[in-house]
Amino acid sequence: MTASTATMTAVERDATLGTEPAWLSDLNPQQRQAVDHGSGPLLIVAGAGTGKTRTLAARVARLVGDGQVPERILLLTFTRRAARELVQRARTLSGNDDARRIWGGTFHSVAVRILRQHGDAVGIRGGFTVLDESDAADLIGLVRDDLGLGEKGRRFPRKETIAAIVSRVANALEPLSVTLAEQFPWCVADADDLRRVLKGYRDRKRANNVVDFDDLLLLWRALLDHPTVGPQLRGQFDHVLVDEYQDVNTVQADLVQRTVAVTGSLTAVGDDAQAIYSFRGASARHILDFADRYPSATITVLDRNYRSTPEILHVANGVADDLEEAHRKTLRTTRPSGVRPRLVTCRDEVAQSVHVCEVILDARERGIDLRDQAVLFRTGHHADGLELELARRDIPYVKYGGLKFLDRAHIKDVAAMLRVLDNPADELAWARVLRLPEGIGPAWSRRIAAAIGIGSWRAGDDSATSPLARFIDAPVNAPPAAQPVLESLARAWRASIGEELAQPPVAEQLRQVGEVARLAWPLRYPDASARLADLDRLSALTSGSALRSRFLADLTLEPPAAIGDLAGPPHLDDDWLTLSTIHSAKGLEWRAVHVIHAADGNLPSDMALRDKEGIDEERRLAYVAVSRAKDELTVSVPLRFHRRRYGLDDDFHHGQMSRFLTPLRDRFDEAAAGGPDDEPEQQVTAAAVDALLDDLWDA
DNA sequence: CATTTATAAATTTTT
DNA sequence: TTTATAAATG
Repeated sequence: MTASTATMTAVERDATLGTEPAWLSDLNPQQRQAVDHGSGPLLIVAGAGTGKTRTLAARVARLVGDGQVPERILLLTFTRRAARELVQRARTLSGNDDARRIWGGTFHSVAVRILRQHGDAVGIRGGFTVLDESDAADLIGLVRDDLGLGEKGRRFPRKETIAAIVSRVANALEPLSVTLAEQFPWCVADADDLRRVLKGYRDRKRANNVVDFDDLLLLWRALLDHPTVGPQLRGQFDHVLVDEYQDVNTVQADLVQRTVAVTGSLTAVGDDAQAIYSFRGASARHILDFADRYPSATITVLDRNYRSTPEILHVANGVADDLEEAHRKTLRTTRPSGVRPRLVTCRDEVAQSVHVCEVILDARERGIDLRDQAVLFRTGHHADGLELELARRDIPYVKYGGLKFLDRAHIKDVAAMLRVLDNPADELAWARVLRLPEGIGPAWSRRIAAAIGIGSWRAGDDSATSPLARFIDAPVNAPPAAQPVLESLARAWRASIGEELAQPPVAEQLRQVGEVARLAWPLRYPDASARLADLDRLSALTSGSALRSRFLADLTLEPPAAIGDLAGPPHLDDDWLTLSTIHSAKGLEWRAVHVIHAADGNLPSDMALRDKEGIDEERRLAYVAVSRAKDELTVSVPLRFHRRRYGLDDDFHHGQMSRFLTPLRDRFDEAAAGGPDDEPEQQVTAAAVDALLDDLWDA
């Protein structure tokens, strides 16, 4: 393949001079081809551990080194951490700081940036608030209650379920009827009422000047089609690079296509064997149909694995063998032989936890730091038992995925106080703030809201005083018990208000609203002091956000990935273990990986067994899990486990080994943990209890 | 009207 | 675990 550029690229120049730029060193021929590719559409199909990140970073460095304008390069990644890492590596490779100026981030964060600039064109005002998943569910809950649905005696879907339906429709761009029939069959009977809720929710969002995650994508797409803003946006970037392309949904694929419409320079990187986000509308179809959408596309396959030992790769390939990949690739490793993966059958969850801890400590003894090890699982609560055992043994860890720091009520309280400042039309934030003082319940809250015009005032309406101004200017009518907190709130808001750059630093605003919390929380929460300590952690996150709106958007779009991001490593230890859902482990690697709960029903999850597509996705998850390991892989299967999340019942499930692993048993060393003789059952009889009480009575 | 207490129910993955 | 409702209490 030749780059059909008229001028010499930096690569060619350096080649003539006999020197090689840094970004080309250590690349294999396929990787070089991808880095050196000219400006047409390029799809890099990169198997697990094939140097995808290195290749992408090198390509960015090459573009910048060739003199492309960094501000006109857009790099879309799955997480912002991935964007940061890529940009950092590109900077190192290119040897100058220009790469820092490229546009990098997730689809959602880039959408916020564009919407802050051009939102007016589609009727979204600059101070808009981004709702996270639980905010969206709460607003839906308000709408549902206003419509009188979910009243007693009726079984109406939970607000979280409705939120999931809304999101699915928006992301997959498929009709509600189809979504309900295929994804939420138990809600089909409520279709008509759901439709009313959905429309009410949409109107409420617009009235409050708030957008949810899905709006961000749809509004960005609408802007690209806008008569005046559209052409501007479509010509804004000379090069667009998209990572994890197998996990884009229809809207995102459209966005990309429209954005590169003028220049045609698109680089997409992905692996259809690792598509694991179909639940949110993503489809590997987009990577498979790449050449249809971009007929002039070049496709490069990276199948040389630099990550795993042959033994681990043998397992990974075995899991992937049954997948119907269009881009079939059997990974070949460059690494020498290592230890065989272990497959451990455990009597129950406790035995599994104990065993995994022992394996982890043993690996550490052999020189694999905790930071080089990870425990992976299908769902957040699969780690519960292990977390107990880790705590008992004082093994420090951080857990990724399933974390709900931002969902904690008190963090939401703080965010709500700041949100009202940004967007006084934000009903949801008001509702939360007004719930803060003692003595105010639903009735008073409604009364106050009506008095200062919450819900009726629209953002940008200068003919009426905003609820915020009214709240600050004059005391509101409320029970005496609530007054101190309300006054403190008005004080904090007065001190924090300000236009754009004139506003006090975010840390200072946080301190101000923290004073309100100091007053209100002790009456609200039994563990107020622990929650107040979180204020400092939140404050530590403000660095870098000059503006409140930026801070709030960052908080919702990129919540701290792990507890450790906020609290620092437990016990001030340097070394800690990673626990992660398989989803959150995408793109990462560790020397030793321990996959737990690899039982049928957990992996694959029994909720995904409805159709072949569901099972295939679970298989890809299993593939992602085992292919994270570089040197050592342990897979454990508890034979007895809780089926439900809230382990109050005795509903045990007797499991079998995952169907993905059973055919691969000969690729593992097998062992058992917690056999029947391990802990002899103690015989406890009623007579013994009676005797015990007898003793107490007679003493 | 707000709060406390009791009771029942809930389907996983995330920007 | 949280979330929603009902009934009792303040």
